[in-house]
Order: sequence, then C-alpha cells, then structure tokens
Amino acid sequence: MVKKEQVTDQSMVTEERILEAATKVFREKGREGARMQEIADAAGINKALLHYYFRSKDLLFERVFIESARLFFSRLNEVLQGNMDVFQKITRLCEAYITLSVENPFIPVFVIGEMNRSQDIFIRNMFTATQSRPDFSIFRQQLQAAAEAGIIRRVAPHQLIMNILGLCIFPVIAKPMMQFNMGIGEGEFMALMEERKRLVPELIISSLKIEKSE
Amino acid sequence: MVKKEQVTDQSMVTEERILEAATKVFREKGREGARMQEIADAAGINKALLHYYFRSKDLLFERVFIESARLFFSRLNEVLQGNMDVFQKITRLCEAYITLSVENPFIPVFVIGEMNRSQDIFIRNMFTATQSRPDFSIFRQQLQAAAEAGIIRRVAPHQLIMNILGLCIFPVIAKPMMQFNMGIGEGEFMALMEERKRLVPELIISSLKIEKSE
DNA sequence: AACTTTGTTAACCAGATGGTTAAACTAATT
DNA sequence: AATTAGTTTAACCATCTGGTTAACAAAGTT
Repeated sequence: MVKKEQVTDQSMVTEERILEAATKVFREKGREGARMQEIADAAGINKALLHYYFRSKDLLFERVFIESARLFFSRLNEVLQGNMDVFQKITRLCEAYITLSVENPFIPVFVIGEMNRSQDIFIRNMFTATQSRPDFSIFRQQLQAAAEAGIIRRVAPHQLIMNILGLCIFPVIAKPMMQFNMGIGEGEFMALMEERKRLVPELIISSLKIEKSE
Repeated sequence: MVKKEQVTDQSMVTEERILEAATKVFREKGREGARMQEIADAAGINKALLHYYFRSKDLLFERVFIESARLFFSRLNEVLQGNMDVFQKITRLCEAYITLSVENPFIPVFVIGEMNRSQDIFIRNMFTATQSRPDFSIFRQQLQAAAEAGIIRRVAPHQLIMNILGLCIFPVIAKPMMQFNMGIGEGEFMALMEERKRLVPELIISSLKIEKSE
C-alpha cells in the first residue's frame, strides 16, 4: 500500500499553530531575520518539531510567503473579475487595496521586501508554483473598450496600474518613513488613509476623463 | 596632548573602500543578511580591519544607512527649497525623484525596507541624528498661497506628498513584482519609467486644477 | 497484549558569525 | 638605529543557528 500522508486532528492543530507563529515571525523579521527557535517558541513547541512538520526553514518560509501573496492577490482578483463598469471597478479596486493594506500592512511590506531581497530565482520559482498572480486581462479589455467608445482617454494600462498600486499601497509600505517625516501619529495616519479611499479613485478617474476640446 | 585621530592618506583610502563595499553589500542583503566577511572580501581586506575602522556591524550599518538616506533626501530638498512656482516645482520634484530612484534603485528599497524591519528605536535614533529629513515647509506655504489666490484647488499637503512619492517611488520599489506580474523586461520597464517623468507631473497638476464651475 | 505508526522532546552537532587578541609590518620621527 | 604611532594580518573564541539523532509517549492495529 502506498504510504499516504495521514492528517490527524492533532497534526492539523499543531501544523496550524506553527504556521500562525511562523507567519507572524517571518513578517516581522523577514526571511533572514527570523529564527527557527523564535518560531518554535511562538508556537509553544520544540524546535525539532518544526523540522518534523516542515523539513527546512526555506520550505516553511515558502509556505508562509505563498499564503501571504495569495491572500493579497486573490482579493484583488475578485474585484478585477467583477462585473462592473470601468469607473466603478477602479473605485472598488482602490478601496479594496487600501483597506487590505491598512488592515494587514505586513503583507505588502513582506512580499515586496522579500521579492527585492532575493534577486535569485528563489522567489520567482515559488511564485510560479502558485496561481496567485493577479489577472488584469478583463480590466484591460474594459479600458480599451471604454477608450474606443470615447468614454475615457486612451492610456497605457501598465501606467494606470502602477498609478493605482503606488497611490494605494505605497503609503502603507513607507508608513514609518511617512510618520517620521511628517511628524504624525497613528490616529492621524489612519485618518489620512481613510480619506484616501475617496481621494485616490477620484484622482485616477479624473485623470481618465477626456478634457474639453481646447 | 590630546590623542587626535589622525587621518592619513592610506587610512582614508581604506575607509572609503570599506564604505563602498559595505554600502553595496548592505543594500543588496539588508542589515541582517549582510555578513562582515562578505564586506571584508568585497573591500579586499581582512575582517579584523573592518572592526578596526568601524567598531561593530551596527556602527558600520549606521554610517551606510545615514549616507544612503541623506543622498536620497538631500536632492529632494534642493528642489523643495528652489525658487519656482508651484507647478514647476511639482514637475521638477517628480522628475528628480524618478530619475534618482531609477538610477539608484537600491536606495529607496534599502531605506524603506530597513525602516520597516526594525520597529525598535534603532533606525529612528540614527535618523534623528542626521539632518537628512526633507523640509516641506516652503512647498507647503506655496501650496497654501496658490490655493488662496485661486490658482489651485485646496488640498491636504500630506495627501499630495503621499501621491507624489507613491507615483514616483513605488514602481521602483515594486519593480520585481511589477516585472513579474506584467511580464515585462528591463528595457520595457525603463521605457515606462521614462514616460512617467512626463505622465506623473501631468497627473498631479491636473488634479490641482480647479474644475469649471458646474 | 504485542506491534506499528505518528507526534514530541532533550541533547547534540557542525558550521557560520560577530568580535577579539596579539603579533607583525610600515612609515615617519627622534 | 631606535622609538613611536598607525596599519594589517592570522589565529582564535564564544555564541548562535539550522538541522539531526535517538529515545520516548500516545494512539491506533492486529
């Protein structure tokens, strides 16, 4: 009989505890900064058990990273696939991105940080192995259709996406720097982000409006 | 007689070589990922010499980080203090930021990454010790004056600054992710960034225009 | 009850890492 | 030539880190 990996109640509980702990530590300290001992402690187990469940640090990191990336991109995809007109979709997209980033700031920081830190194929490989890449094709079609119908100005989709991401995500990634440079506290920052949910879509959409013939 | 630290030609050369090497390694690997041995190798010297010139890893990192941050912010300040009207200043600001980020992408990645990684006071402290914080006061005054003169719409300066930084810097920080998700190569990315030098100021300025009374 | 599989632990290990020491080398000064 | 201050190195050390081993506990299986 083929040796099947049997999943018992106990093992599931333990594995989940480990993953939670690992996620926390990896997001705080990064792949290099995280210590297996710290993860074990946070999970309330022995270090050897970590290697029993996830053979190595790299493998454990891979699980955590992919799950983080997926969580981040899947919500985005929901909106991107949605059945709405372009303007509404942009609004929803920005709102979703800002909300997600603010509620879970570690994810974009973590994903972007780690993708930068390893120029090697490490991250690329694990990214390819998942279906977590966002799919802009529908959105792009909508943009093109709207442009041809004369509803919006013709724009390069790549640029538009960069604009949206930059306006939504950057403040969260650069939060420590922002707070420091602007001398603002937690509450003030949150208020700014809340305001951005309205501001950013407005900015993006107004940039798509066709200016009156001059 | 007071023991004065004498700076000979030789020591300056060596110190400079070390700093160059350390900058390279720290920016690539981060504070935790960088190894003193690797820095020593890159500088073509012995590891002990590293500790002779810069007592510890932390001290060496501090030097590198502050210099990076300063390089990043000082150019910004030049523009911010400049004697131009609001629109021109915004244009210059965006151009400067994009050019600087593209030519030296490791700096924003490094600075923002490290500021996120250490929630402890470490970075804050070393930041306070330098005069590298950008000064938006003049720019803010210009904005207010222009708003009162009815030239531009009234906006929250914090939001405007977040917009500019996000639109200019984010693409560089998220470059690996962008390239991966959009499936574009080096040349294409550079072309996009070049285009942004025109696109971003246009976007920002048009958002400041007062819409025709409706 | 005997046996097998799975889950868990303490103790251990080899290698790496930041940092130290003491000695040797260099070049200017006396 | 001797002194001195600054520079450079090889060898060393304590500690940490990811990972392993062997033994043990628990829970089924026969």
